[in-house]
Amino acid sequence: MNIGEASSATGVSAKMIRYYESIGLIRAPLRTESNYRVYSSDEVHTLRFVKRARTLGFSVEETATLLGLWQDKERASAEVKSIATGHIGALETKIVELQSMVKTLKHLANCCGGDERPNCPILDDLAGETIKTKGH
Amino acid sequence: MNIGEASSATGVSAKMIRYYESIGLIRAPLRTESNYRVYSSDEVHTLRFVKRARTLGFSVEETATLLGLWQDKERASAEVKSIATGHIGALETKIVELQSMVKTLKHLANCCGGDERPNCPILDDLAGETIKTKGH
DNA sequence: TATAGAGGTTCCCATCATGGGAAGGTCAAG
DNA sequence: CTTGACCTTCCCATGATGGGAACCTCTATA
Repeated sequence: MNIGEASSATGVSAKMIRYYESIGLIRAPLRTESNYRVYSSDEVHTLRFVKRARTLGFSVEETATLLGLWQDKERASAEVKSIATGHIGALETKIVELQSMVKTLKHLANCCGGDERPNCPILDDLAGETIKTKGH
Repeated sequence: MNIGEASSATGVSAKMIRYYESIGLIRAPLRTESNYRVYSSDEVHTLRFVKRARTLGFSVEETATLLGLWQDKERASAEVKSIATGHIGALETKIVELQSMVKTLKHLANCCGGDERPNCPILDDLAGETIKTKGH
């Protein structure tokens, strides 16, 4: 299986496969006589593992750790679980931040006429002027 | 007001103030004879505008547009509102994605013993094996 | 069999927003 | 006058990805 086939089999672009190899996330595969990379089904499996971890939002570094644990038959599942829960915490923090941004923006957009007149509470807020909330 | 004072007055690092100037987001301020940047209160106000927009998750490019609209007394608030609502949409999409990641991870972490034994559903899932959900 | 085009290889550059740090100039307090 | 804090410019790094050039290789078809 050459790099193009491995790419479509895993959803990881050829560019990224080479990149992952260059940073040592995955091992360098064998080559044909004409220097083409050849991927075994094991290596494709590894690529799928990487793809899934990245999709779940793990950084490449975290992915490398998980990959190491995956390949270590003696590892304790506690270690994996702690990486996962740490990651859940980071994601949840991010979600809260985004939600707070959305909340503020919705409030502003709500107060903004969105018409032809120049008066605009959104810009006023960005400029630091306190917004007059209409009594609820 | 020199760059350090402008920085602590706005929460934008001196590094970033220079960067914003270099990419044309803000105008180059006057200089002292000894080549120090000097910021007027107007310029500090602009920096605060930028800071607030960035905090709300607008990209530098979007911020530039908003800044232009802010300085254009003739603009229609509709234009600003459309940028804001577009941005809200993007943030909400991101939130949904993150929530879906969290949901999956929580499910996995929940099924993972987190003990000394090597059996680990999180790694199994990453490796592409279907997880056996305990009947509820 | 010659050729076209699809796909491989390496290498360099760009992105986005930010920080680090070097080398050197300036200012204020002791 | 020295010290230390601050300013200046310039270059480099980050993380994950894509773009593209220059060149090589394979395969199908005219």
